This record gives sequence, C-alpha cells and structure tokens, in this order.
Amino acid sequence: MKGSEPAAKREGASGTPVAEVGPNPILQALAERLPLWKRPGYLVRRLHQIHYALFFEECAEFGITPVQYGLLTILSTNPDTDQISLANALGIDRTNVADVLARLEQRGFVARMRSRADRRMVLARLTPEGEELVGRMHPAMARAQTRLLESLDEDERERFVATILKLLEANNRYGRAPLGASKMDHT
Amino acid sequence: MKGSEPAAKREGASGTPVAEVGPNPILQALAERLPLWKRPGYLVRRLHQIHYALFFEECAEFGITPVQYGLLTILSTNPDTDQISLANALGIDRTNVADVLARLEQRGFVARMRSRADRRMVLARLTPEGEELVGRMHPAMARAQTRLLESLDEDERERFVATILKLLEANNRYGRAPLGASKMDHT
DNA sequence: ATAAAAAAGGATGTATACTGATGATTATCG
DNA sequence: CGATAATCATCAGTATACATCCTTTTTTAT
Repeated sequence: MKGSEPAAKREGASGTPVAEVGPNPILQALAERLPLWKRPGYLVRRLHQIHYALFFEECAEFGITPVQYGLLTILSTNPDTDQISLANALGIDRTNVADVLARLEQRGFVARMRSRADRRMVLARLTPEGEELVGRMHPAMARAQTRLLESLDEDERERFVATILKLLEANNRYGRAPLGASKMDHT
Repeated sequence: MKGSEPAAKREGASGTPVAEVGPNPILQALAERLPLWKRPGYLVRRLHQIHYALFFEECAEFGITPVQYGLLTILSTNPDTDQISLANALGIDRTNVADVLARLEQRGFVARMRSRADRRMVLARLTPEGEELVGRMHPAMARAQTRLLESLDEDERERFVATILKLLEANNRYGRAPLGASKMDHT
C-alpha cells in the first residue's frame, strides 16, 4: 500500500533535484503547535465523513443519503411543509432543500404542490411509496447511528452527545438552522 | 422571521383540502423514538456545518476553505507530495484532492509537476505566495478552531477531543484516511 | 523478456452545501 | 389605493465529496 509511509519520503530529494531544502521552518513550527489532529473542526469533519460511510454501508440498498433521510423524517411527521421551514428544521440551505426534494420527487417518494393559501410557497409531503420507504429503511438508519458511537461505553456516549448538543445550542446563530426549529414536531 | 414557528402550522389543514389526516402514526412513533436530534450522525453533521460557518467568518478575507487550508498545511510540512498521499493525509478522496489542488494552483498558491522518479505521480508544493498565505492566515484559522469549542470548559473540551479521536481510530477503516497517514510528518 | 497485475492520475457523473441574483407573490405603510 | 417591504422559490455559479471507468506507467510473476 501507499498510504502507510510518509509521502514526502516517496520522492523527497531524490526525484526533485530542483528542491533545495525542507519545509519552511516557520510554517513547520506553526503546524507542530496546531497540527491537523488538534484542530476540532478537522476532527469533526472526519467524523462526519465516517458517519457518511457507515450510513452508506447500512443503507446502500435504498440509495438514500443521510440528508435525504433526514428530510423524509421531517416530512413523515410534518406533511405539507414549505421549503424554508424544511431548511430550518434540517439545518441546511433552502436551495439545497429544493435540490434534495427534486431528486426525491423524481423517484416518487415525495410530492410537491403550490400552496393555495400562499401561492409563493411549495408544500412537500410523502407519497405512499415515501412512507413505506421511511418505515422500511428506519432499522438500517438506526444501525448506522448506533455503530458510529459503539466503540464508546454508555457513559462516554451520553457525555459526547450532550456536549455536541451544548455546542449546537451555543452556536445556534451559525450554520443555517436555529436549533429550535428542528424540534418542530418531534417532541 | 420565519423560522421560529412550526412549519406544519403555516398551512396545515387550511390550505390543503386534499389532505385528510395528520402524519402516519407508525412513522410518527419511529420519529419520536429516534428524532433527528438524537441521531449522532445528524448532530455531527450540524457541528461540521457550524465549523464551516465559523471558519468562513474568520477567514473570509483570504477566500480559503477549511479543506484548502488543510491541504496547504500538509504541503507546508511535506513539500513535493503526490496526490494520493495527500488524500490519505487529509482524509478526502483523491479526485477531490486533484480538484482542490487545481484551484489552489490556479490562484498561485501551489505548484504541481510530474515526478521524474515515477512519472505516474504528480507532486505538489507551496509557492512562495502559498507559504506567505499559510503563515498570514494561521491566526484566523486558529481562532475558528478555538471558537468552535469555546462554550466548553477546559475539562469538557479535552474529553470531547479525546472522544472524537477515539471514534476516529475505532472507525479507521471507514472514510478515506487510515488515521496513521495523517501523522505523516507532524510529530 | 514479456504478460499480467498494480498503482497513479484524469475524466465523467452524482449529491450535498452555500452565495448571490432574479422573479413572483403577499403584506404593509403612507 | 398604490408604492414599497418582505417573503418564497428558482437559477446560476462555486466548492466539497465520492464512485466508476479509463489511460499511462511501474512492478511482478512466469
């Protein structure tokens, strides 16, 4: 495999006669003081990717992504919701909601129609096929969630989730969703 | 604002005479047992988005994304690294590395050239402009990292980071990067 | 030495995720 | 009532993030 040994060693001075020295010592010092694996944002990004991988592994047969299932979940408890409310509930951008809905609609899991009360709004709801999918897929989705934290003991798991929730509340104003909206109807 | 009240209430039965009842009670039960904000994967995704928002806020003047800065960091300590090694070190897909490098090259922060030792490989390194950028941008990046966890006390912050690292190691085989590779040269 | 296997990178296509601009509809204020 | 605000959706554009297929180059096995 290629990934195990340091990459710089694979070529280094041998293949690049142009290069004179090693890395800039000032930058080297910066990177040593705050390397990638000490940057919380980097760690969170990696964990996010792992969740994606686990989700795909468990839910491959359905061809549904985490975001898509999140949207389907909200629609399963809140039929006929407009796109901006969906964006707030899910914590993603409104244009992204429209994209995801379009794909789900094309596959027959979601139906959209203009509201008659306010003709600016487009309301989305699950089709019967969509409802069936949400129910059938739920165990696989739940397994992905469990597996993400299964290497922690019960105590650490609870603390971890509690800490993330605290961070989300503290940073409510960043990202796209006021956290309150995500409790729409799930309480 | 629009995001504060439950979305389903905004139309509900009034605007949609077609609808007969509320949500499917079976799905409702599923969503109540495992709502979005109890799904670790969902929480991690939200936290990831918040980090992005904080990073952009701190680093807006530079027009550099978190992934781009991660790549620049690796190059600052490991010049002349090939794209697959960079992908392993950063934990992203190799095609993604090629995309990111192309953008950084176009802006003059990175130079790429074929290796003479192995003509399949493309080696990347920082230009002088790139080195200057990494150094100048470092404080803003560090602020974004600090702010993400600043609502935690020192104890909780350390536990949180330790837990993420444990999760990353336990799920080493998922996602794109064997964690070992990310310690390339930063030790 | 040559055929097969492996590795690196490129090209293409899909799916998030967001910004900014535009247009349509509704609400509001003078 | 009519000009203006605000609201909702869409469109265009950028940037990750990944899969799959393909070509070139290197390695390996026979």
